[in-house]
Amino acid sequence: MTAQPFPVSEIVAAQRPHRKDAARNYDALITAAREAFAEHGAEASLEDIARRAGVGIGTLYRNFPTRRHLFESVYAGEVNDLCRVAGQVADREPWEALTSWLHRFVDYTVTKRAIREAMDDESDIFLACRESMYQAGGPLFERAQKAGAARTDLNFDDLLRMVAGITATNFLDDAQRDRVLGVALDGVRTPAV
Amino acid sequence: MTAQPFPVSEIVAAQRPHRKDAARNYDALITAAREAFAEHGAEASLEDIARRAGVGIGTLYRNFPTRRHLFESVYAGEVNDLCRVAGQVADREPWEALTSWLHRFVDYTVTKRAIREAMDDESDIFLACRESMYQAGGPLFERAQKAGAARTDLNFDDLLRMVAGITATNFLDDAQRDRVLGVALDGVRTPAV
DNA sequence: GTTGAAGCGGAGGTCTGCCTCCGTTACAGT
DNA sequence: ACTGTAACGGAGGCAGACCTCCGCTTCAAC
Repeated sequence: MTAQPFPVSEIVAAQRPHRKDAARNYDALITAAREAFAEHGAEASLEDIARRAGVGIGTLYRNFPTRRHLFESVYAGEVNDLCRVAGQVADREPWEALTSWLHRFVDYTVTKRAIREAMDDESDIFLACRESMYQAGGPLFERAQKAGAARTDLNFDDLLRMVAGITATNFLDDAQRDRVLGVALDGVRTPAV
Repeated sequence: MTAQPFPVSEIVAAQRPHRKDAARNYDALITAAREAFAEHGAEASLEDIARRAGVGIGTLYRNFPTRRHLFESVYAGEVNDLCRVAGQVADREPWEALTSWLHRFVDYTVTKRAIREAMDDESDIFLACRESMYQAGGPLFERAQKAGAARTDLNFDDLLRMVAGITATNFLDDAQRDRVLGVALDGVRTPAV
């Protein structure tokens, strides 16, 4: 267990309750919510989530006073994971490191359908998520730019939103999503002179 | 008024009722629904749409027995408009024609938030919409490919979904959306040899 | 102008989700 | 083992959306 330098990681750790049964329920709720959000988007029924988790609706509300709290916790968990992945690819070639991280982003993120909304949210947690993503992915992008592999007339926010858009889109299959992401990323590449 | 060769155009024309008051209400409902879908996505409240249109909920249901019927009609109207635009750009340079049509797509479409779902729907009307989009935009793409301006290792469906993804994404402003779309389309361009 | 049919609208029944409240249960510190 | 407290869970009240039904209105054909 290494140190977690990202703002979001503290938030993630601080939420989980101490008592044994409470912690178990908390985990079950996060898991169930991840599934439900993946299937139905951020509007998934909270009572359904509680049912899936095998806990009462009251327990859900005690842990997460609002729908937003719950969604934030799920999303923050995913962002936290992705930030750690960014460290793991740092030793590769600049362009390879960047694109493999972005591919991971679209494949891993299960809250796909709700990402667009999260991009514009100004609450503390979403700000921390974005801040963490910048800290984790920004250096990969800058390194690719400095290496002459990525064009310099767009910024990291542009790139992240482009990838988020592709992430949130339905494709016929994973092969098509990969193909399309590859094409879009080719546009980010510095054109051959 | 020229002939409309697209499958969707017949559908659009056939829906509108004959009687004067009925036609007026129909138009008001389509307009109100366009607004509501733009604001709240495809799950917008039907009672709210009827209120905006200034008609009773019963009138809404008589014209559109289900939410799907209403959404299909709004969407088909937009597709119909876009298909006509495709004819208007056909005299430009191949690459210019294609990209200006696609920019028009992201700017004009007001049902942005619901497009992703429409891409995968198998109902008659959505099939007709997609068929029409292929008839209208496919030739622009093929012409760009034949002219050596667009790469040949992706198909028109790939392209449309990529653009739809960017369309449905929230950006900070229109300039960012345009910038990102431009970058993604650069990826579609044949790389300089 | 008459008249029949097409169209109108909204009251109201139903369903589903949200959220609170409180009697019961299970944990953990002593 | 005991016990205070934190956590549990689901009944139930509330809100809002869906959709039907039917008495009233408006159109347009004659």
